[in-house]
Amino acid sequence: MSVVTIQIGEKYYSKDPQSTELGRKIISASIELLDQLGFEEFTFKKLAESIGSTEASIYRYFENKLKLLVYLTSWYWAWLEYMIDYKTHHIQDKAVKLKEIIKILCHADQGDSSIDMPGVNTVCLRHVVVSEADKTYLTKKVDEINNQGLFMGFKSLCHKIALTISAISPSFEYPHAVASTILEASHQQAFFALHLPSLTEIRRDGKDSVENQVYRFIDVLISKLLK
Amino acid sequence: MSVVTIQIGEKYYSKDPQSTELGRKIISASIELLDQLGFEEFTFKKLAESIGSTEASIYRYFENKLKLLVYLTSWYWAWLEYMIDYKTHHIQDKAVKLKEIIKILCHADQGDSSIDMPGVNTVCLRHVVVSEADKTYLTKKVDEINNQGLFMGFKSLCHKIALTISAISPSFEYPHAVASTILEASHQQAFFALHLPSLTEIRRDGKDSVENQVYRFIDVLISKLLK
DNA sequence: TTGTTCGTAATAGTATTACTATCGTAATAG
DNA sequence: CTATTACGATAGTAATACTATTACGAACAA
Repeated sequence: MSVVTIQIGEKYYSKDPQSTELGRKIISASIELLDQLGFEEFTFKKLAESIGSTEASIYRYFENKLKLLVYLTSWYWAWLEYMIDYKTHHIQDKAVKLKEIIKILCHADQGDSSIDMPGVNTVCLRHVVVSEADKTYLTKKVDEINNQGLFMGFKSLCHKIALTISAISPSFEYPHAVASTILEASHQQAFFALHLPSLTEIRRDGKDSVENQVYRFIDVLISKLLK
Repeated sequence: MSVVTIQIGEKYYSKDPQSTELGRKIISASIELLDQLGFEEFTFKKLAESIGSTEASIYRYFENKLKLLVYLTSWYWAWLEYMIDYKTHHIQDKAVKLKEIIKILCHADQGDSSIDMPGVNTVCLRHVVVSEADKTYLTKKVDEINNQGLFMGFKSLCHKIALTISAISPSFEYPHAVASTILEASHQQAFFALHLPSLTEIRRDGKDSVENQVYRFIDVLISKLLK
């Protein structure tokens, strides 16, 4: 088991939360609180109370709660990309590599927690990302956030997947579109299984975990697509 | 050109907005305002001002702005389903029918506005749905809203698509998952083309419209999948 | 030792949001 | 003629999303 620190560029925050004790508390507590309350009910005041600090102190680290969410999701994408590199760099067969990538995307490798992060509850964070990540761009502030380069983590991950798709099927004309589609689908299908089960065949009560079922679904999709 | 009224069940509102002049003004103005401001910046106060009424009067029709959004999106799903029935009921070949359905989903049949709705700017509404619809379920209130049966429109549309998929490929094990995936993807890819173009091959500046390109992408996806 | 500077945190404040509640009055229905 | 509805007007509340100011403590210099 290895310990890794994932660094996030300074454009994401007003003050680096990794640099102080309070900052690290903000990160770990915000993940738990976002998971509990959801983005709408989540406030800096509640977060401050949960760590025995004040609203104003948290504003010193993050401009607002959207920026905090962007920070957390970017961290998650960076973490996923690190995991992909770590677990697939040795794989020669591109089709096998893509399967492994999909497994990681779907969090279907949960048991294998070979990479652990201090102060970050990754299971909790995954849950937050599934429910809230889309809100980072489904806002009138998309272009502003994008111009600041804050979606780079997501783009980079998407591009990595797209490259693998192209390596398998060089003539396929939609590698990026498929990459972003399966990234989103891996979240949506997991969410639907829990809350709107009639929208998917994935079942929470099956003998197999939701994550594994989502993995198999995406795998079928990709396999047929690139054949 | 025909005029159709799409009825939405009474569980969606406190008072039927179709039943009064003010109610209809609320609907048409809220579509425009949601498009302009986005869901976060949109308030009942601003809506009231834009139609020369008061906040309290709008609360007589809708409990809150989320319920209003749920109403509008449900209306949109019902409209899409009506269009699908209207335009595909005569098609025997299921593969052709699915292509036509996808065309409608992607709004790739814009020019053909054979069905027009009084008081509803469908182009504007489509835009709102693309940017905001996911917020109807990406909230801690999902289960509550779902228990009230307010996602029926979406489920019904999804099921209709799934049935056609099953008719083409009876052994395919994920008809609903694919249906919900392409429904979401048809919005996401259009959104990405406008705001995060590196996530997709669909281009806004091509000679072809974004809608047509999204249609072709989904069509390729589905064709290869069900072959 | 005293004084100054600096970063940080707590206090307090504001404008806006998301409602709720009450009242008056015009139109409309029975 | 009365009862209901429809709606506007006014007011009020608790919470949210911030911001501005002040207070405090450590570090360093004179």
